[in-house]
Amino acid sequence: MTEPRTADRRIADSTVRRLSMYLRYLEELDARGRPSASSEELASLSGTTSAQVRKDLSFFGSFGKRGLGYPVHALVIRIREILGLEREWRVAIIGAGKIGVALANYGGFLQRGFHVAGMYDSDPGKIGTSWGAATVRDISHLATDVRGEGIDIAVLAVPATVAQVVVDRVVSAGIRAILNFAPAQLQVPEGVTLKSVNMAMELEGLSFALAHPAP
Amino acid sequence: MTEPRTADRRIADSTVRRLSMYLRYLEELDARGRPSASSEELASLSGTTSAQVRKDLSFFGSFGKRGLGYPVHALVIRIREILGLEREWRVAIIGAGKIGVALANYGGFLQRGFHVAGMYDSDPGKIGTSWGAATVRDISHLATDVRGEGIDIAVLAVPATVAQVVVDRVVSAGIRAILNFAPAQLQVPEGVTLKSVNMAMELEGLSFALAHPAP
DNA sequence: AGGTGTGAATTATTTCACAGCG
DNA sequence: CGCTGTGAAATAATTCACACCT
Repeated sequence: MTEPRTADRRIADSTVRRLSMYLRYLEELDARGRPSASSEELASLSGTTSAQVRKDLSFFGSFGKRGLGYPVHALVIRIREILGLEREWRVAIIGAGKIGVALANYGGFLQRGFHVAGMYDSDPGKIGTSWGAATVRDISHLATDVRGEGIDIAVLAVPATVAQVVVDRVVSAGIRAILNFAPAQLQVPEGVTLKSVNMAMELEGLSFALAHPAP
Repeated sequence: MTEPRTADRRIADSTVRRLSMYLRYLEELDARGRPSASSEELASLSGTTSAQVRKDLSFFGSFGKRGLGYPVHALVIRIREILGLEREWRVAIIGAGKIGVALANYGGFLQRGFHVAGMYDSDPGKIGTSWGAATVRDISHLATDVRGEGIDIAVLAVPATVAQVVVDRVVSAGIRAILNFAPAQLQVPEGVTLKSVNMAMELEGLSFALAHPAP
């Protein structure tokens, strides 16, 4: 799994997640015409502390003006650059079962900047069906499509039992970023980034909290 | 937000997430009739280290046998108890838009142990429609239903713009555990646990990794 | 004054390493 | 032996606090 770096510093995952958050609120402020915002304001919007905001941003440069705060519009542009959002990423949904279909149908799941370039499955009964703007292709075409059309990200929506086999296939097709929806702990080689969305885990976390209320 | 404790120690969120993971693999081993498993084996299945497995479990007791490992079946039962999974939790889906409907239609999103007790919306055009096993009710009935039927968990599937208002309403209806799908940072009072599933954030994390490949 | 940028201090989490039990 | 349980050490992440700029 890749360790992203900027210059020579390793950036923590938690920092990247917060940048995402800051970006969301900065865009909102920008749309309202706000010229600048302090770390304090960004912190309260995104539920963290001002020191955290300043530290997160400082990993990438000095964007603020002392006594004034951060220039909203310029910071939006800068964070989009940092996150690699100036370009559009092409996403393939792997698995045309219920989750895959839900993701393809509901365009808003995949927000702006991420375009569903195709859907893949191995079930002959599903190949050829269309969902949203995508038609399901045989997964054997994946490697060719990655090279031909250029696919950047795979969204894995397959059963947990086959998830590792499928992820191996996705990786050998040349994809280096994967969003996994299967409730399984997948192994990927160095150089491939994997993120998992695991609803079972989140629900069980809530269950734990309900079962162990604070004193 | 509640700080879950067991005896007198505060349990880290990361520990609870790993317990979830261990449980998944232990259930699999149990189904295959495996009598015991070492921390080493559990670690390699769930992508962590043996010391981490032993430490995580040690917060809750001594379940292993030295020289032998952990008794699989007994540990499954014990972790289910720890996570509060011996009982069924009643879940309300708030918001009958695309995400809410997808969650309700696809029962498997909400795994066993979590039962969809109802769906709520404020749009008169949606009230009365049925999805999966649930019929959409007016959100003004929520507080009554929480007290009457007992609802434990709210799954928030509303637009980010109204998410804070809705979460305030959910909290004042008496719900103390919330799974949020809106890409917003919500505030909840002490004693209420909130977890968020934020796909935009995950995708942007992948974008960052692709934009900053390891050297 | 007002607010950033950042080393230093603190707190949280993970890993080490080993005593001790079955 | 083999493998757990756990203090102690190492690492990582967050918060403090203040010099410094505008």
